[in-house]
Amino acid sequence: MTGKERADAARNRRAILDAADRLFAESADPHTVSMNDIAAAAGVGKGTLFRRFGDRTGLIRQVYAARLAPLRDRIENGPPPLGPSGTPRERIVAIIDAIAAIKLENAHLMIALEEGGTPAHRLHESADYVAVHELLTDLVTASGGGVHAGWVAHVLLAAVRADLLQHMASVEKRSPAEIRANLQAFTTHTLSLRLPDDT
Amino acid sequence: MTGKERADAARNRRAILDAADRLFAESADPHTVSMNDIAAAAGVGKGTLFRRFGDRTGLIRQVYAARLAPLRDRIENGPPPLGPSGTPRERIVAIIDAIAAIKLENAHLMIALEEGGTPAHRLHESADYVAVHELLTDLVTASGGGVHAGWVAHVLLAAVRADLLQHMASVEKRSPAEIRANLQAFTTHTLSLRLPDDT
DNA sequence: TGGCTAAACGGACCACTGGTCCGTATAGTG
DNA sequence: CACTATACGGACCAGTGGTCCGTTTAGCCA
Repeated sequence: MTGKERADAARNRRAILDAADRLFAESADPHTVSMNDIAAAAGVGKGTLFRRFGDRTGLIRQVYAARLAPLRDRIENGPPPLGPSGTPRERIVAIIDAIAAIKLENAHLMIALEEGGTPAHRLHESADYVAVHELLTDLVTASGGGVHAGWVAHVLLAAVRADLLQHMASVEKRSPAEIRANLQAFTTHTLSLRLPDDT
Repeated sequence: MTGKERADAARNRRAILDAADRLFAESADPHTVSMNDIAAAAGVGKGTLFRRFGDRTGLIRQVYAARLAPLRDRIENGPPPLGPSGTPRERIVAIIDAIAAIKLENAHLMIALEEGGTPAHRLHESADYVAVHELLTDLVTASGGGVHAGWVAHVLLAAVRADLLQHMASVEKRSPAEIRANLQAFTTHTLSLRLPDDT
């Protein structure tokens, strides 16, 4: 992807990504983290930051991708139940659980990433959402879901939205264990849902 | 609530509310509607707008409340299945369906309202969300839900988030009828969910 | 009807934001 | 070592949410 990248450019890119990750994780409200702040924390000029990532949304997407890369790898190449050799049903449950786990661990950051940049950053059209939604749709179909597999996948993902999980954990003081246990039961249960017009 | 309000003040309040409602409904991305725009469209000065509503979030909340008032009234005083004389189960289904219907009809506006103002406008802590969540929690409990009724209520509401519904309708071209039918089946099905540690 | 005052008005103003631009510096190559 | 493509950084810009205060006016009382 980056056949040639000057050494200083590479160094700065990592510095910016690290700084952004840290600042978003520290602040409760993503909107209070400005591009200036990130540039300053990374020790680079603002121009550098924008040249590298285009705009705020671009930066956020990259941070997001970096954070989610390990999970994605475990899903695509890892061992069961997450990896491809598991049964569809157990993979679905494991994936939802893993998403919940990662979001509970990085609540602030994940909220920043879901809310995205200022512009029309439609969550449901972001590459990450689309990718996981497609995978889940396939798995739901494979596990015997009907023609509405895509709909079911949306609902499963709606239950693990970062702000909802954060609210359950921080405001309602539910333990991550409880949340994830409920989620598992919910996921399993929802897989037995039969929607209208299913053949 | 407004024991005394000067006539001009009342007139301006309505003008602002109407203008904001219209502008949010017209624009796809709520962030493109500025407070200046609203003030100009309402024919008032910006100072008036801020004095009346405090800040952007305050204005948005009021628009939201105005839009949802009829639904709230039907839930609190209307006939079954929405009203209080229905059974808990049928009320839950009817409420989720009514929320979906209203959000599908006013997609842009509802997204603006859920996303809220620039600051930390936590959806799950807004008065409107809390109110409907509490009501649903009570109904789930009354319908035989276990100790996790509040959790179930969250999940039901997650399935009717405005941006998700809008995505299903506009991007995936699902008809409102299909979405609502799926939602009804999902709601009914989820009410039979049994979570861990339920007595 | 004509004051009089508290309430409301409106737009200039402020700090700050995301984003652009271009003169300057430097990494890497032959 | 020189030369050039690449990258740097911060001054700069338009526009934002929000504040402030001098001016206007609604509503009351005589």
